[in-house]
Amino acid sequence: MLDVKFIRENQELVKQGLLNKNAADIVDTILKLDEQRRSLITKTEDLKAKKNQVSSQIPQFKKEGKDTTEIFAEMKRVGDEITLLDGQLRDLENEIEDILRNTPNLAHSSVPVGKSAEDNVEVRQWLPEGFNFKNDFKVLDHIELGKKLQILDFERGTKISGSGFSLYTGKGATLERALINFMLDYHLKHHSYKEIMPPILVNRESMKGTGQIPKMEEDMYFIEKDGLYPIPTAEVPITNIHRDEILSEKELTIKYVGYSPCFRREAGSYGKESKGFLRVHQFNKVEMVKFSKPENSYDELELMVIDAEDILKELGIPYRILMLCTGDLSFSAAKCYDIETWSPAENKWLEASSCSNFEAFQARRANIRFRREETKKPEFVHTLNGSGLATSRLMVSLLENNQTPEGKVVVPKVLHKYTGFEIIG
RNA sequence: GGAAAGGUGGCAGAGUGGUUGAAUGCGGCGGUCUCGAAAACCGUUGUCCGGCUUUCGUCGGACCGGGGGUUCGAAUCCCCCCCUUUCCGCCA
Repeated sequence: MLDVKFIRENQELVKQGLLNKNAADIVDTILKLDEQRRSLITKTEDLKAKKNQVSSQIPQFKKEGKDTTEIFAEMKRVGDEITLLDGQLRDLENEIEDILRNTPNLAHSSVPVGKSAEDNVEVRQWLPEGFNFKNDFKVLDHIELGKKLQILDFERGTKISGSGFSLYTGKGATLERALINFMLDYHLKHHSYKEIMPPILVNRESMKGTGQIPKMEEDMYFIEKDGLYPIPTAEVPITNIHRDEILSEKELTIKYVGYSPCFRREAGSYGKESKGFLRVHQFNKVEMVKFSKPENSYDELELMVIDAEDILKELGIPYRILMLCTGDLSFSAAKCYDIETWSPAENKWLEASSCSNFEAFQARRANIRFRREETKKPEFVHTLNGSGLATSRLMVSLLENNQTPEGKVVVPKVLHKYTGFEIIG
């Protein structure tokens, strides 16, 4: 959520920023409503001040035996007017809030301006030693491999739950579990995160706090009976850990990492990229979340990307880093790097991680603050999160890149102690 | 699912219609004492919004789970909702 004061003081900047993000220009509307709001506040507060002043004298009057009927009648009128104006004020505030909640965050100045994914900028690429984009044998895609090795069973996944639900069997299930454990352990040991295991059903407030609601509501599952949402990412419960809290300055930067399954309806996205693991309703993800001071958040973002990259390097999976342009940034993000891993069968890059800085956008919604020691004043923190990483897309690249000409899959060395086997097939 | 209790400041916990933003204790911060620390003592200590002050501030308003009602006046009375805890039942 953007700050009204900020909009007031940076009108042109906000207008341009919204344009860059392909969003509606709400600046003039907000300014008009805000002006009305403030003038109403002045009015009601004058009346309330009067009411309070008179009220405080009444015990005295009573003691003196003074006749108060006229005062009471007058105060009754004042009270009624206050009720009326307060009602108007509330309507106005709701209107403003509604607009702001539906307005995206602005991009950071370092983000390239662009319309769509085509304008994203490749920042760097990493390829394992001896890697070649062309294989000298016919590579199988992850679905073929999964079937041949009997480690993935999409047909039965569909039977059990529907399309977009995957079933891991045998060494496939073990490999999946190994990946999750490896990633968690690695972030704990080498990147000093604190591990979190969050609830995977959350209430509406939590979904609002991180910005999934209202804009993404169609993409969420919802359990009507209990008013709970299966999380689309562990970002939601983990960021909401500190909702409505004031943190101390010295505990920042807080770094959490947690595994959770993720649920997405993916409404309307059937057809393209939807086969096998490429687009699923349920997948596993290890998520990193940071709460930082504003002045550190962009450094923390760079570090977070490196934390995710370390995992891929350890696994020996080729990847590249993209900086998303303004038009491709998500609703809440101010800056975002996507990490894409290589799929030789698809012959293209697949998004396996997304690391974003939300600045104070989520913090303002979720009311997450810290008290600066110097000023003693509460201030909004900056929140960041990134996948570290999502296993489904990662699994595609892992299987496909590590296949042998005979159609077996070599397990990366770092996973051996988790899998207990070194090859599948 | 059945029954009961309860939601007050960072925490604990008073307060049942009129200077109550709210006693008291703990914690936090500042100070005295000390070589230093502890103890003791003294002082201080919420958030949000608006106006003026482009500083330190200052004035006003709101906030005792949320919403509505009664009243000149509500933390306190009434109604609705939400949440938490405990006990019983069921169950991993």
